[in-house]
Amino acid sequence: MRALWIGTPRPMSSTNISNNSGSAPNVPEVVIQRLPLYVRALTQFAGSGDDVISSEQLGQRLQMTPAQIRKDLSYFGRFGKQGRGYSVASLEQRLRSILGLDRAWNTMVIGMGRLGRAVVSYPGFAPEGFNIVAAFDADDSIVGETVSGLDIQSISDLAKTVKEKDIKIGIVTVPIEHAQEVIDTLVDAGIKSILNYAPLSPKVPEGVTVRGIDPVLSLQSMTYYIS
Amino acid sequence: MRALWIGTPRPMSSTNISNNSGSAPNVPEVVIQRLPLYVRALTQFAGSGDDVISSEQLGQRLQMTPAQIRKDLSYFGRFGKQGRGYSVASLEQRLRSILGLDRAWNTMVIGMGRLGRAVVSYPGFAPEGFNIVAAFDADDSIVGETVSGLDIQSISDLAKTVKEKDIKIGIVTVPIEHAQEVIDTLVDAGIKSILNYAPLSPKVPEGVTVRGIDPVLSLQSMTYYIS
DNA sequence: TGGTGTTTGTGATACAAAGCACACACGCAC
DNA sequence: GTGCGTGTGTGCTTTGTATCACAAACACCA
Repeated sequence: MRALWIGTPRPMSSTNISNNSGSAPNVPEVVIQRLPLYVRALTQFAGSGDDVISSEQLGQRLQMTPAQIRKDLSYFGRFGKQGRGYSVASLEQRLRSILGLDRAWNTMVIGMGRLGRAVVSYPGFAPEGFNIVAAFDADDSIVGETVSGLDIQSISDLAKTVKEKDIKIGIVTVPIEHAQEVIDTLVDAGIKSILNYAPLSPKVPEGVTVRGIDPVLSLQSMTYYIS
Repeated sequence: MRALWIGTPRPMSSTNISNNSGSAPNVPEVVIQRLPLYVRALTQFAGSGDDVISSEQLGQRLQMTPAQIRKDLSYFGRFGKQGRGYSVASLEQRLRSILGLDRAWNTMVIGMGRLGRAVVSYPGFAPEGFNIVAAFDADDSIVGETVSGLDIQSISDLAKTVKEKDIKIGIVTVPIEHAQEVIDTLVDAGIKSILNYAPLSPKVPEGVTVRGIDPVLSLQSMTYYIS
């Protein structure tokens, strides 16, 4: 058992939680968290003419050392060519495949308050392959409403909908009082990946990954450095 | 618009980047990032009758080991009583003071697109002492509009407003293409703490702290464990 | 007041991650 | 093909962080 949050980052951090599995053995969690950074940088770099990139260039873009990037990549194979660097397109493809980003994922949002509605309407998920295909709330008086083209369903339908729509990821935007309970429901429904916007560190069984999103925590740790 | 939402790591995370300073010497960044977690847990616990809490209880609540909590706290002093634990109210107070949370902070949001408007309207900042007192955008056609009671100002007014309103924290919600440029502007205006919603790792001088909020990154690293 | 049980604070230890530095692979030019 | 320049991949070292384990401090009770 182990937990963190981050905001990072590790951050922090941070933070975030348990887990392991996967094809390559024993890859540290921090490394996994950096891979999406590499993917993103490569995607952005792809527009910029050159079709080869060095760990030095990547590092500069991401504000980290070239050695760390090479180390991280070496957990998964040898993707570069000495004297030349990495093929931008090919490395991006390989990393996407490792992370499981070469397919789309069905997700759901639980909690259709102000925050949940903002998340459902947020246009940044779909282009990255995360499709929000269901929305839930415990409040019967809003069940049936439509938000961004999604019918709000009762949480009692959750398990069934998860199966029917092959949902693999849950996004929790309920008030803190109900967060643990809702997360338990997700776990019972077989969900293994949870993005949690509620301000608590939920208890989940081994094998379930939780990542917390919490701008207030980030702000609260920054004030240390200016006070 | 291409921007993102809310937590991270690094050390990432998450978050994510540089800094140091402070009253107690040499406190690791990760420790600072955990302090707000303690504050929050203590606040929540305060309602629950007991006015003393042990590192064991805190650890259970936060899903971390008691030893880590005690170690973290020991960087700043001796707050507990052997055989008893920590006074909830007193420890909370001390930690708030250390973090600079015993006062309010003026903040501003730069980028009044969809995401920026959601941030400005988000009711979670003010209760924690983070007051959003200014809003900026580069697009002159929306300058002058009002969002949640704030006039949208031109970015050219930024430095002046920062001084006038004693703003210490900037929240960046502009599209990625302008993010570095906007962050440079903040730095030039003397801002030392930046909460960045744009999907890049900005370059900032030593002494400026940046934390990134990026739900897509979190999702992208979770899929590793289920693919 | 002395004994017992509890929980802190912290040196010592174990573990994990980051960085260094260099052998080796490859591209390219002549 | 030979030689030079560049940049990878990785064993080793250094740095950093988490955990352990125990002495000292205190509460409580008889």
